[in-house]
Amino acid sequence: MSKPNTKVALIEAASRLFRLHGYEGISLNDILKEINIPKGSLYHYFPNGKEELAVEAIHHTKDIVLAWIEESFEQIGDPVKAVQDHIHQLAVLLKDETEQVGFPIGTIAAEKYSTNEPIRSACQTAFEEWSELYSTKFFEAGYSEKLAKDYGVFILAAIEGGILLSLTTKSEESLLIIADQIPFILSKREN
Amino acid sequence: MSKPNTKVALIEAASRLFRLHGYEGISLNDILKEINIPKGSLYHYFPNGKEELAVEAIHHTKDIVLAWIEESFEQIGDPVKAVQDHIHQLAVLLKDETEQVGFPIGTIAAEKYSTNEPIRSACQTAFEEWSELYSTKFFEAGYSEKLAKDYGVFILAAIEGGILLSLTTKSEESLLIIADQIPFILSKREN
DNA sequence: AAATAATTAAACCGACCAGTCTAATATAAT
DNA sequence: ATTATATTAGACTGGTCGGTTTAATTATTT
Repeated sequence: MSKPNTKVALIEAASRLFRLHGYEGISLNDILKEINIPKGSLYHYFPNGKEELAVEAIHHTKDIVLAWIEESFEQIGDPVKAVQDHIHQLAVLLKDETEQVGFPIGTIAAEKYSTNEPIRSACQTAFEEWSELYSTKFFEAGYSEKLAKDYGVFILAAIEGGILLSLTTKSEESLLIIADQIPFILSKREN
Repeated sequence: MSKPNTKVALIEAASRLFRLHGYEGISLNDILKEINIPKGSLYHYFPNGKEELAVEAIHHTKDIVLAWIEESFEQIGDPVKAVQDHIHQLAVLLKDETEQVGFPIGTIAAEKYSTNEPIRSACQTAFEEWSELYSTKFFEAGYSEKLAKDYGVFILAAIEGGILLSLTTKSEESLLIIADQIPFILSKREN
């Protein structure tokens, strides 16, 4: 039986709760209560408190999503169909409330982009790495460097917006419409 | 000299501050201090407090954006170019910090979609009316009903995501890439 | 001018916030 | 076994939160 890793438990709980309710919507006490850890432990592992925990939680969320995107591309060779498939998956995940996907990075980015530089920077890194992963896959599939880059940004924006619309309307419809449009949009043209 | 309209001043200030910092990021005292209005007045006009003020602020933000979208379509006949142009305008507005555009509706929707039904519902209405306005314009320009509807959702999602990316990265690049892609994406096909 | 209603004013409340502090306890190193 | 270090424990602090209350003032009506 391995020793319980308090620090990891804190990051995972913070990642999940910040995704669901944002930075200002969750208190340190909320996080601690959920996993039954005293406040002393939190400030032992994260001397800079809530901000430091949030930055690590953002990195953790980023890594989860990166692995999940990578998985879609590995299972499906055609990058267009891979993107379409994982937007589909996302629509299903969001509907299943036990998944507690929330709005990964989006809520905390929207809240703090103008008032907390370490958090903004962590969110920027997440968005950039996600976008670059899409771009890399399209470049590897023979799309031009410029087009691959632009598609990476465009796909990410459409997904982020689609998540926001689907969460707000409590319906997967928006994401499904976006998934349907994907094959018409991501053509291998040269401009 | 008309009497100062305290209620309108409150809604306008709340609209601006919620756009910039979200629901949890702005206190009632912040709003009141900015326009020098005592708390008693706020609870006179909004007996249900912060939530009621937020719902009216969301409706106000929705109307501002509706008028702004309408303006783009009136000035530019071609709906594709109108969309492209107003994403361009948005990129410029976001860069100009005096404009205080923030993330209209997005932040507050992301924060409260799961915990405050009146606010979620107000945000849903805003998204639906924006999306329907786009759809109407495309339908009027001869696009099929289905395609016009899907494009309305898709455009809104791409714009919302694009705003989030541009704010987070402190760069208009994301929105400009999206604007560039628009004419290739919004073709008048039949599916 | 008197009476009534609308609005302003700010002190005040309990709850909760992030963060601090000191001590107790468990674990590892010698 | 003893020392040193890492970790847990939670009471406590000053400040801010949304919201309440009561009184004073202003505007409207008669």
